[in-house]
Amino acid sequence: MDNGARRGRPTLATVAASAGVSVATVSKVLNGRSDVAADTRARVQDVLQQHQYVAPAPRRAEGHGTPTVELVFDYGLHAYTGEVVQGVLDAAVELGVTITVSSGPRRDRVQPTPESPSAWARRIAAAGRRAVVAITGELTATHLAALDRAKVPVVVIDPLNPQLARLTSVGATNFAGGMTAGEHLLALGHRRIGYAGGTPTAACNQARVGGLRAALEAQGLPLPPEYVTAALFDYGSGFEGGAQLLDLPEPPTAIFAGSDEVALGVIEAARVRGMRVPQDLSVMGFDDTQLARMASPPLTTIRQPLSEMGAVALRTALRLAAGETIDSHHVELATRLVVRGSTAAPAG
Amino acid sequence: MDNGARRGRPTLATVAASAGVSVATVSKVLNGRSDVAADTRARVQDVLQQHQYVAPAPRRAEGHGTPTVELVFDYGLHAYTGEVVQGVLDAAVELGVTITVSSGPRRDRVQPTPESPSAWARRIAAAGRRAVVAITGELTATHLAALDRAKVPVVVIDPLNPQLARLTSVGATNFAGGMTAGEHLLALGHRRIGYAGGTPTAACNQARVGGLRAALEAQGLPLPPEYVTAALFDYGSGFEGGAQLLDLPEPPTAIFAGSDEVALGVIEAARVRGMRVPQDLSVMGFDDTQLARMASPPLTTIRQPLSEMGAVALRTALRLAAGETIDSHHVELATRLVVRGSTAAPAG
DNA sequence: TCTACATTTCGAAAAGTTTCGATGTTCGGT
DNA sequence: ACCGAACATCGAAACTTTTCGAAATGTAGA
Repeated sequence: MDNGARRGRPTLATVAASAGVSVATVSKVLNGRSDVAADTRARVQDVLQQHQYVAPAPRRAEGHGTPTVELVFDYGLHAYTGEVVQGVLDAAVELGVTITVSSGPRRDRVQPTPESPSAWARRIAAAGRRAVVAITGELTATHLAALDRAKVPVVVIDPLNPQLARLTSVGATNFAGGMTAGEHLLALGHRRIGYAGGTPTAACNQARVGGLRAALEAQGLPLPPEYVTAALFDYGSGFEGGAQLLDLPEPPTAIFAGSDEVALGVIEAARVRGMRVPQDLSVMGFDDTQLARMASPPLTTIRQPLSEMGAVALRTALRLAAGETIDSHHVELATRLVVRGSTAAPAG
Repeated sequence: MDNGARRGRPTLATVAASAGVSVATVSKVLNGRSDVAADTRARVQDVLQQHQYVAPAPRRAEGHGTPTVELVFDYGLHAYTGEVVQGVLDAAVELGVTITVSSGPRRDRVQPTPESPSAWARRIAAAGRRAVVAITGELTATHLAALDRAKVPVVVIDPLNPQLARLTSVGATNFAGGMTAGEHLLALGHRRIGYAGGTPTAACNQARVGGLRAALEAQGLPLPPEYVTAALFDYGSGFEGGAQLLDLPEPPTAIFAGSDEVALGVIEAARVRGMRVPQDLSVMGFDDTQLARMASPPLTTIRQPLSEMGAVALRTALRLAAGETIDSHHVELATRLVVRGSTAAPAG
């Protein structure tokens, strides 16, 4: 019980004795509690300084809790996004990290001025996020650069924008998937095959059309420009693109859509024209989201391993955050054909 | 120095005595230190659970960062869940809180033993979460009690389990919605109307059937038991329930489904029987998720304001966290009819 | 002035965490 | 068989934080 500094670090007890207060009071001063009188607080702080008291353990070590990764999706929570998020969450449980979600840089009606890319990046870094995983993000190069400056690694899933240099990303074998789709439809006997596309500037869309074209050309068949529509990856685009294709003087007998959601739009365009799927028109999707199972008829589609992509993205992001170097800045997971009820041999 | 549990909260000392180890060891188990043997750890964790130990104070307290709310969904990320999440996120931006997501108490393949409710609650509290928002949760009463002990307020969206006492929740006017659906179908001229249901024990499902029945009985029409099926709120249940109803000797001319996803299953069941919707069968959904727009034909459905429900839940949770008292422990937002293409007058 | 009640300040005791040494245990090497 | 280094396990004691009640102080009304 010698209150004197024995050896080594000063403790609360030595400070308390020196200041003439109890250990509890010193503790309270250290932790900024309110129930200490101003002069007492000042005196204790003086003594703390004299004794050069330092906190013992890595107490208030920042980044204390479990590591946290920010998950960003700009385009709302569609079926596609949902499956990726699920994969990220599953992987997060395994890896013991927590996931916070946000809809990208703030630009809501409430804020008068949209948040600047650098402010956004600073906010993420200040919150102690280890990394960012972005889904099909339209994060601009500015956003990515700002995160880079803030030393927060990013992994983008299936980037819409063409491959930026030094961007880490996870995708699927879109070209091979497009080819598989083409081959499936060709094998059924189709010769006039159209493509109802998504965003034409998106790398994944270009690869999917490219795959389809390659499959057709391998059979000596063309993919005429009027057989390819382009808009967005959503239902409305499918409806309009499908209408455009079906109203052609010589319409295709099969339509490969850029996504499941687009495919549903195509099916509806066919239905309002009194055409039955698959008897009068074969339709294929891409993604194999839950929509594909639940469509009427259920969709034949190209499966992307969306939840695995999410998991891979998270693992990659954490490896980047740990300072490890990545072998490849872009990995592609394999796609595969899933045959359901929306494709059949052409009529007649 | 009676180590026995005097009264009030159990302490480390009581747990230690009960487990036959020192206080220090119990502390180490709680903090996940490595220098505890596996069997000792298991034994201590057992006793912790028995005594329902909870951490005393918000140790690794928040204070600095932005407040954080944990969003829990057990049933995977469906269309329904997705829309609610979107609403929560939008509100979160406005309120300046961050949202972390998880799939409820851990019970993955990796962990040998599923996480106990109290351990889960402790983890949430220790992470400094201000509140929990649970979606259609199958959080048991045990989970809720554990959160309560840990002083973390919870708001449940559309609880499946019947109203537990003192549970704060947000829902929709399911009974009125069911009635509106019935009235819509009656107005079209339908007399034989079936219900393809979701989880029969769920309060919302019961209210929806009840509303339909009320509408029918107001016209002096019955809702015979064989016209009501029940299973889950998913596609498969809709397919099977639809099949069951359509294979009846005198099948209904219209089917009201417990959710949009169920409705899609019903539509598929009709399609494989060569029936067209809405010419041969009218189908209604419930929820008005994105599925409804994208179905073929687009679904007539009862709209639940899902994203508003998410927003309300978050605001309520934060108010509880701030210690304010809530006027009502259960609020219901209004539903409304959305007419699309899946309903029409009965044939003949 | 005195009483009743609220507020502030403080510390003893209780509760929880970490350090560090005591006590095995395992596994080569001799 | 014996030694010893390396490791694993555990608890006593040291240290810090929090709770709760006591004491001091203030405040208003009788």
